[in-house]
Amino acid sequence: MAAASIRDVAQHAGVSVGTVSNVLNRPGEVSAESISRVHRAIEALGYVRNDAARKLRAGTSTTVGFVVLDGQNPFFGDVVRGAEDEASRHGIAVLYGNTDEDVARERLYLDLFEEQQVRGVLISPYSDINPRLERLRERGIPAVLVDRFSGDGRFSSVSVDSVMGGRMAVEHLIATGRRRIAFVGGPFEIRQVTDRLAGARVAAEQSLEHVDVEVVATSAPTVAEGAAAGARILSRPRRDWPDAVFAANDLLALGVLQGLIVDGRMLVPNEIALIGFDDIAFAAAAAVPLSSMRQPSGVIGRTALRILLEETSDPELIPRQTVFQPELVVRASTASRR
Amino acid sequence: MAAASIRDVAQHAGVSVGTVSNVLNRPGEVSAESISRVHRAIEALGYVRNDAARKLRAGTSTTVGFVVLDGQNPFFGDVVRGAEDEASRHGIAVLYGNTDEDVARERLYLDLFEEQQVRGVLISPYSDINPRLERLRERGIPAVLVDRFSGDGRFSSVSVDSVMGGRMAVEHLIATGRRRIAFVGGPFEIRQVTDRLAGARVAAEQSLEHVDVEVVATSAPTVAEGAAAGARILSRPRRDWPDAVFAANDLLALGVLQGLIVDGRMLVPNEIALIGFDDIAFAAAAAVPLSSMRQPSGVIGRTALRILLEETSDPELIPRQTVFQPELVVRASTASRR
DNA sequence: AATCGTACCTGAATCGATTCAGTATCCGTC
DNA sequence: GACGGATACTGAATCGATTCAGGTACGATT
Repeated sequence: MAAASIRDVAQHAGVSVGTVSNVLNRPGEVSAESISRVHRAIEALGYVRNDAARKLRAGTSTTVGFVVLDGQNPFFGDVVRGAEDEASRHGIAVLYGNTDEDVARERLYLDLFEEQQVRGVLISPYSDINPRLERLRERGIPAVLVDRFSGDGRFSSVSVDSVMGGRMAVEHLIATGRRRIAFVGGPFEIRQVTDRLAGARVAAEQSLEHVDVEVVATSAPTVAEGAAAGARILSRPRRDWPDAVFAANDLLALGVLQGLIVDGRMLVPNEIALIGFDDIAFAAAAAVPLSSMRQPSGVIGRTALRILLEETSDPELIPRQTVFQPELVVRASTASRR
Repeated sequence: MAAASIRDVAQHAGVSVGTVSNVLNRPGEVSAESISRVHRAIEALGYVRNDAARKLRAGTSTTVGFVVLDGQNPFFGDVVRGAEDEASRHGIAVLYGNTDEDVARERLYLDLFEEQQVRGVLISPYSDINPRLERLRERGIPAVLVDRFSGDGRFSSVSVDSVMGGRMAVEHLIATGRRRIAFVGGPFEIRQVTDRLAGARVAAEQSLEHVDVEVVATSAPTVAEGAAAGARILSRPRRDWPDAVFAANDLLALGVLQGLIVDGRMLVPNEIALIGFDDIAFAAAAAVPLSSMRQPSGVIGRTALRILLEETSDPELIPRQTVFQPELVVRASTASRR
């Protein structure tokens, strides 16, 4: 009934607890005879190591925490999956926390993870939590920022160049003949949103043509908010319509797509071109297949986890910023006007 | 540098460690004076409870494990989110593991969770792991099956009536005039797949009309496999086409939708009706908005977690099966023929 | 004044794995 | 045959929070 402890195993195998521990942790220092006796005892008793005791004494743990900004978004799903994949390869489990862009929940999860003494934390930050992360680091828990560049270089980060992505997206819109561009995105507390907008503005300014960029703000990066934004655009007099929409992510873009239907007629791409960001799996499956800026989501997760593990084994490592370039994926939603 | 322990807090507050522990766990038995002194000390030292030590002594933990069948599928994302939401309300974190329909990974995660001494396990099982779960229960770790009915009643479960769902889907297809129905789904190791097919067959047999149900097997419930299945159907002589497709889930259905385009002409719904299962967020946003059997995914997760917590506080509780009914959501993809 | 009850507090024992100083054994060397 | 060194093993101390038997102080009761 009660779970077997290392003492039971030692007794059953006729060795000391120290030897059992050595079999488990440094088999090189134990005779083959002892190893097999211990293994047989473990098998017989169904012994499973108590991680709490191990953690308490040794200080190391076999979990990492991942604080995710927006669990609704398949993009983060893919990132988590990449991280989790790499983690399972090292026998490590992922503690998962979804903040839903809520400062209180963000703090809650970091507290929880600190209590758990996770090996490290992956986080796509919402608020400015560097001080909190500094404290974690002091306690031996490193953090890697995901999908967010660490401006001050205090932490390692794995991200995609959002400014460049915004720029590439809008340059593509300009190249296909669009001049009045609406940026649909928000809230602006999210760094990626402002970065993508900044990139969009750079593209507009550097263009030889005169290009307008207006902002249609949303309160959340969701399909519903995107649809509302689309409807808001359509409610204006026709001559005030933009001829292209750049949505801060694909969820918004999918929403916009639903919103840009008038009298059963789809305005995309003929009247209004549409491009999103992330290239989630469903972008290609949309009513009008969506052009998007692809992020290598799985690779981001894997890479972040790998860097985190390196930092746990060598805390003196200098933080490094890994930046992937987004890739323009052109589909029907930004086809040229007929 | 080194994290403060309960001893440091006790010293700083001028009380014993026992009192500090009582402040944290049974504030009712401590004077207001001591409570505030201890809280001030905690604040001053930035003390965070060491969960490993607490777990070791008290045996209770503040994590639950969730083993998910298919992390790619937004349906599970929604379920996890519901569970995680409920968990955070109780100050509990969710250990997340994705099996990708891999027996080895399933076992890996259960081992990991046992080492962690999680409070309980939510699992959408792939293989038959009742014996493994029995052992966990013996060690005081209850399990709740998610999205899978516990046939023998050994464990609590929260699921949706897949047989009924399959039946309702096909009854709907029959009601809209379809007679030759292709079931796209697989692998058949997944219980939900066989259940939904069984339901489809019941509907066909109980119909007054003569209705055919054929099976188009896929090797995974993914968009790509769905598209391949769609293409396979189209490669047959026209007279052998079905007039409706029931896909085992929405990912497959979205794939089928992409596959059912010939010469740029969309066959859905005119030549072939299409219905999926789950009603994921993207079903409504598809090229042809997808009819689907809606599962209350968030509620499933919440409910499962709540039951799990009840069972941890009272291990003698009799397992109970919670079955939600799916709901038919009709959209354009099953519109009647023009 | 003695007794009892209540409220509050103390501090040592405890959980189970790891670690490390110390012991035992054996082999080779001079 | 004494010594050095390598190898394998032992068992007590340790990590930090919890728990609980026992102690103190003080007011109420008889």
